[in-house]
Amino acid sequence: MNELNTYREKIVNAGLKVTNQRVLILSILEHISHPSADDILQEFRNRNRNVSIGTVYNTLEAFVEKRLIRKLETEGGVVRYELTPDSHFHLYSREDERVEDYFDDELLALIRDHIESKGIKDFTVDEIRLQFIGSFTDK
Amino acid sequence: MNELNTYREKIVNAGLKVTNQRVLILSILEHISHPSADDILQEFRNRNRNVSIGTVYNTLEAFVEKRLIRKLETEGGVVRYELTPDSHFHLYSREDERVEDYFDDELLALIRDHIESKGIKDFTVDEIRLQFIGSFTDK
DNA sequence: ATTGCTGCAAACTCTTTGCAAGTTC
DNA sequence: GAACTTGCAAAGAGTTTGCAGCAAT
Repeated sequence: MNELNTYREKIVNAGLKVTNQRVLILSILEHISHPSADDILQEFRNRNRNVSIGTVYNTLEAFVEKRLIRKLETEGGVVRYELTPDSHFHLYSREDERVEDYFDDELLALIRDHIESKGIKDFTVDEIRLQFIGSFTDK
Repeated sequence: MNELNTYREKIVNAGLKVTNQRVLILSILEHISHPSADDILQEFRNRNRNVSIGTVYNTLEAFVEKRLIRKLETEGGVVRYELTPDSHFHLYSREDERVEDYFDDELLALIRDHIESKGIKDFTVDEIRLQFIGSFTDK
């Protein structure tokens, strides 16, 4: 229950009205990794809860605007979402749709320092995104 | 004319048949920055040359498979393409659809070295992609 | 001659939008 | 009760596919 209140808080703090759909969408974003809008719709069905696909998109878009979550663009052309992360990067498989998080604060600091000391002409950096494309060697 | 022959060569070397459409598409990729499929179609029209949108997509997909070009996923959901680059990064505007190249070999080396020395568990890196999201301060 | 490519149109997928009814604050 | 949100359905944008005819090797 405590968890649910955290979601409500986040939504209130973002200046949005709290609805069941929004709380559940936030919750799903916490429990499924990088879901697409359709993944979220399916998860509502799995839990016997109702939502329309339009609402899912509307809500996700509202969350993105409020910076509660962010979009990931993928090779497959489907947009995926994730809770706004403590900085991390992404590993993309060349072979399939797999996406994994990769945490490396050291690397992030390295890039940040480099950019800060050097600067980019005519550009102010707001966010750093880094992806590694390659092959997963586990399983 | 020499330029055109270079395009033909690239296509032959990729094991694809040389057609006027393909040569022109390669040429457009060289002269327009990060075009979408539709940008390419428009450019054919500008030059009074004919192509169908299906062919544009087929060709781009063939080129991507042969690694002649690569896809860029953008916030807007439209896929853009570019000639397979000497490594560089991308600057994305938070406000509009603008995308610029950013060259920084030093930074690339930094990231590469870091990854090589440290390694990523269960993952082999094939390609590094880095984007900076922020604001253009020129103009 | 064989294989691959083009053009066209139809189909598909993902996402957005308009609006009436319902909810939240 | 004012403002916002939902659900639904329809529309829109971008991309993919099937196939007959044509072109490249």
